[in-house]
Amino acid sequence: MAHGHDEQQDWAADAAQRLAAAGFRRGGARTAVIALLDAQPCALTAAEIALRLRDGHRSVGRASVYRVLDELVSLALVTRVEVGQGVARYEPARGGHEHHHHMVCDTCGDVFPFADEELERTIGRLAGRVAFDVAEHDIVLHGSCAGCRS
Amino acid sequence: MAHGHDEQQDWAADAAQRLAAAGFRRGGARTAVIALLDAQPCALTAAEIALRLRDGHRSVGRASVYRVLDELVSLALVTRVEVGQGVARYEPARGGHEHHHHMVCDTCGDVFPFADEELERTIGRLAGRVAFDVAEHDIVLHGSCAGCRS
DNA sequence: TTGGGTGCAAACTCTTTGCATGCCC
DNA sequence: GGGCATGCAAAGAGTTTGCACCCAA
Repeated sequence: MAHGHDEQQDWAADAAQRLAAAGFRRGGARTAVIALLDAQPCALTAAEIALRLRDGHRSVGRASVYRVLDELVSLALVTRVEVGQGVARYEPARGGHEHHHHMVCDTCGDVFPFADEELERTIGRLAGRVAFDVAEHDIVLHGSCAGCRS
Repeated sequence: MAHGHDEQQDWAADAAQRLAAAGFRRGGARTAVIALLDAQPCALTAAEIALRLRDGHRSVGRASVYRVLDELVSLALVTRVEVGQGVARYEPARGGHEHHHHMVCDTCGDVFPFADEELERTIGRLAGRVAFDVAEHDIVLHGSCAGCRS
């Protein structure tokens, strides 16, 4: 398991490469957004991305954040996640090894990732049963996190 | 199976009763929204609700639509569904028999309901495995509907 | 040098809130 | 008659677009 995870380890590099292949130039804002996303364990909102970049050393305008995210989503390098509350969240699409879903604490609003193989298999079987060409699936569990449950 | 479906068949009446029990008065806007929701096969957006009521015989202001929906959601009589695209959808919460999820056609934007017992069982088992108190779950399949797939 | 990339600000959409009027109880 | 319910309009929040300037190629 020490090798063979290039999709995970080199997501930022892979993204840069695919953007170049798609005819995009390099740019400071795009690079900064990709680097930030690459360092995150779970999905961020556009506002969080802009805020963290401002607190870091490369401030990026809101519009650029949204534009970069749109580009990345349309190249399937980033996944757009909707967990409710009317805000979109974004996270790197690292391929099969990292596929996961989200639990949302309705008390504190935090979002936690989880992965479950049985669930994936069930979804896979379901996809073959329905009169619909399933490309993606989003699963969101709502409830209380360990901290808020008490 | 011919009997015992009161939850489904009398959702509007049940909603009215529970609203009364919660101390709400009757009002034209609320009644109209409930009647419209009760007649729908799947989730509607607030704008769609306002539009259909305007085209019908009981026009209701946008604000009232949102307020009524909020009341119904907080009484768990209506479920708020997020399928992406940044718009909230609402549908009657009819209880176990009618529990379902949604498939979204990313081409035409239509939303279709589906239900799957195996999926529900898998989610139930999963809920017992995670360090999280799971109250609800939303599952959204993205892809192409039969009409757009061609 | 050139055309895409970026940032600011304004526009847009969806949703919520303030306030005066109206209707249920 | 009293007080919640309603509608209009304005305010908010999140996202997108227009446009001038900047930078990578």
